[in-house]
This record gives sequence, C-alpha cells and structure tokens, in this order.
Amino acid sequence: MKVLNKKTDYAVRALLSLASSPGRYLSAKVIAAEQEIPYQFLRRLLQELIHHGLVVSREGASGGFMLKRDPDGVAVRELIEIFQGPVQVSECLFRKQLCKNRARCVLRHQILRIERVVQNEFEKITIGSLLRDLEAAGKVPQQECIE
Amino acid sequence: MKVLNKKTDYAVRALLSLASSPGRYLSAKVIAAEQEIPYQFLRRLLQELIHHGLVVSREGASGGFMLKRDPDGVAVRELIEIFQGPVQVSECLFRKQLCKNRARCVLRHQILRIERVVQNEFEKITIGSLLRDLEAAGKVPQQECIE
DNA sequence: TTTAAATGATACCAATTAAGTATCAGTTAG
DNA sequence: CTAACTGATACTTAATTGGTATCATTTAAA
Repeated sequence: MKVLNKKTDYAVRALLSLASSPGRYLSAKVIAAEQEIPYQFLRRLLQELIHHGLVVSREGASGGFMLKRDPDGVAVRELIEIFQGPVQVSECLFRKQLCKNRARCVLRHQILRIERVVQNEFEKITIGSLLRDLEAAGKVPQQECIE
Repeated sequence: MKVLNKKTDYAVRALLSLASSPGRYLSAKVIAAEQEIPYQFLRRLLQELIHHGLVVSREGASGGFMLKRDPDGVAVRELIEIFQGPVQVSECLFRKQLCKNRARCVLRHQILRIERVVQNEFEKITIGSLLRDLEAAGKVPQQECIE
C-alpha cells in the first residue's frame, strides 16, 4: 500500500522550492536540479499545477514558475487529489449505487471512517507548514531518514 | 488514491463467509457465489491465505476451506499487508538510507505519523468485529451504501 | 534582429501492477 | 469409478506509473 506516488511527491517538493523563493520566477531547470526531479517529468507536472491554479508561469528567456497561492492554503490533500485522484475506497461511494451485499457495506463503513481521518490529516499538512518544518530542521546539520 | 484493492476486499469478504460458518468447510464455489467473487481469482487468493496460516483446507470431494484462527485475531491490517504489501510511503523507510535532500525528509516525517494512525485503525478492524457489525446491520432490512 | 533560454502542448515508450482466466495434476467422499 | 474438490502454475489483458522526446511559441538580452 503506497500512500504517495512520485508525482505527488515531486509536486510537493517543487512547490517547496517555489514557496521558498516568493515573488521570483524559478525555471523548471532550476527546480529539477534543486529537487533532483527528472526535468521533462517535472515540466508536465508543473503544467498540471498551472491548470489547477496553484502556480503561474512566465514564458520566454528568464521565465519560469511562481507560486500563485498562499503556501498555507496549499494542502498536501489537494495535491494527492490532483495527482492520485480522490481518496477513495471503492466505486460504491461515488456511483451511489446500492450495495450488492451487506458484507461489503459493513467494511466500507469502517473504511470511510478511516478515510476521513486520513483526509483530515493531509488537509493539515500544507506547503507552508512543511516549509516551516524545513527551516526548523535546517538548524540541525543533517538528519537520517528513519522512523 | 485507493486504499483497498480488489484482492484485499475479496479476502475480507471470503473470510467473513468462513467466519460465519465456524467448524465447517466451505468450498471455493460456495464462497464465490455467496460473495460474488470471480471463482478462479478467489481460489488463488485462498491459497495465499493458506500459505499465511489464516485458513486451512481439505482436499477432495466435499472439501473446502475453514478459518484457522480466531476471527478477532485477524485484522484487516494483516490482510492489507498480505495483499498490498506493508503500509509505506517510500523506499526511504525500509532501505534506511540517508535522505538526498531535507525536503523529502520533512514530508516523510509527517506521512509516517499518518501511516501509524492508519495502521492503528486497520489493526482495530478484525473479521470478528466486522462479523458483529454485520449481524447488527442484519436487523435493518437493507441499507444504502452512501457516505 | 538574431539567438538562446524558456514555457506550452503532445505524443510516445517501457515496466509494472491489477484483475481475471485457464489448465492439469492430485485427492477424496460416496 | 467418478464427480467434486484443492494445489500449483502459467497465461492474458488492461490500466497505471514513471519517464522521454519533440516541436512550436514566447521573450530577454546581446
């Protein structure tokens, strides 16, 4: 069970780059280098972010991308929805069809409860909050990625 | 973002069938009909459950499958791990390698927190608890699967 | 005015995974 | 003996994921 796919992961990191250079345009090249994201992949991803109104771009030489919204208003939850679709368990929820059997429903009910919890948690994590975490972590020299 | 795949979903339902016929062997055919699970798919799935020590089987005519363990001792969390791998966010956690950049780590840290919450929730949901929910729901005629 | 550095928009590709099907061999109750 | 089972495994098909490549357009600046 994988929670985040690469695209979401890259998007978060790209947005962190943009958020830490407010008011400036960063080129895809720079972001790619900074965050070690495959260049062409990143470019497609940035287009999607534009289409969803999260960033703006400037074309031409010395162009690039800039965060459009307040970093605290961009939740990881929204990014997950953009790149991995809505947090869901089954078709049942969306098609609003009757359950074929009750067993399925009982399980769904429990899962939906958990989904709400997860959504809530991801709603609380924003680019802004991550950026602050990042700055706080910056004071410690280097950290191991465990636990 | 999909939390449960079909295999896990089917497994839960198959186990619910088995749990509601304690001490009896149910054939794959019967379970498949009862839960509307594709027969051959179910059979492979049941083999996996055997290999993981959750059910036992009897071969030959009038053979079938039986739950091996206490229904309350079989958590959905375990089924997710069997059929979808451990609840994880990235390779980082398991390979215990150093983070290439701090941004990744900061996000990871938050995600791991959420993962623990999710794991805890799925640990609480067991075949036994679902069966009781099912019996309780059985008193109401038929329910719609919404929200 | 030319040019180099950008983005915009697509099209393509390879690997993996998910879901489902099919088959054959061995077992056993009746 | 045979029909109804499980055990094991191979195959298929479609979708998804992660990544690459290309061409057109825009623009700052030499």
